[in-house]
Amino acid sequence: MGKGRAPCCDKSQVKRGPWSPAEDLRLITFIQKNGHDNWRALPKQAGLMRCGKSCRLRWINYLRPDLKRGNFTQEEEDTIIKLHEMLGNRWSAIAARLPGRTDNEIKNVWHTHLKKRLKQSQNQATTATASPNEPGRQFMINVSKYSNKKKDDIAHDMVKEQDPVNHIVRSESTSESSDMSSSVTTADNNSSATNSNTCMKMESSMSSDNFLEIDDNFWSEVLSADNSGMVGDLSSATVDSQIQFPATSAIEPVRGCSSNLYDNMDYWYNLFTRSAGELLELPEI
DNA sequence: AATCACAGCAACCGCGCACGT
DNA sequence: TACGTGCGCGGTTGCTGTGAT
Repeated sequence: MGKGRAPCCDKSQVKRGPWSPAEDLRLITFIQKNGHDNWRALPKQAGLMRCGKSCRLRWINYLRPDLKRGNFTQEEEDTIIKLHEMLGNRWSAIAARLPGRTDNEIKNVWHTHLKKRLKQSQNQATTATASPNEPGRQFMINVSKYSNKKKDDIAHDMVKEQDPVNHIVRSESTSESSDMSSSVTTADNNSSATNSNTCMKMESSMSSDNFLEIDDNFWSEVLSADNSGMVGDLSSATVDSQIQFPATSAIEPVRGCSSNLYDNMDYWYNLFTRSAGELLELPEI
């Protein structure tokens, strides 16, 4: 190459900073009509003075109709903490297991709330459980040396095998349209892709007469929307694709392990050796 | 009332990967 | 196989709102 990476766009020609409602509207309308096959070309086609990256980010993190928005529930926060123990800062992998939440959102919540909360609870735990020889406390499976994909596999297997029944990507369409018919897929490390594909399929299958109606009330409705973040036709159009996960109590690989885990140490051992090919640190029982 | 400090969050940046040619 | 291109990811920045002084 030699010339280095070409910039994603001509920065002097693009608008930056916060998005205006008009820009949002333009992006939503364009994507609902045409999908987003090519982010780089999209701004020009949509008549937006933004770079493709910015459009993609805005859509994924804010405008996508299947976003939950609103505060995280206690269960969601617990899930994030547990998945973070397994996956580390792999926000997209964590987000793939939290339907309606984005990696950016999770990352922010982690840095602003959960890290502190975890620190507090860990401090409490260390003062409360002073015995260094307590069985099981040192149990630690180190997956850091595996590739990201492999770590995803491991984490996924941990979830799936604990509750193979619920661990599915389910798309229960409430629409009459056969184009938006349900699909059931076992969730794998592509669950986010599966989910977005489902979403895209819905979008691309929407005929012009079931486009979201955006009128003068739209933005005031958006602003006043409840925690679901969904407004009128928007929710009924695309929100039905969800990933179901087992109770978070089933995912306790490291600290604060559930009795479930230690009761099934052989199970975990087998699972990890099968999933990862090796177990780096044997559980201390 | 004004100022400062901090938290929260949206948006940006640069890198690595996947894929097409 | 090498290279170019686009996308997605994780880290970081900077703006805004809010509480403390």
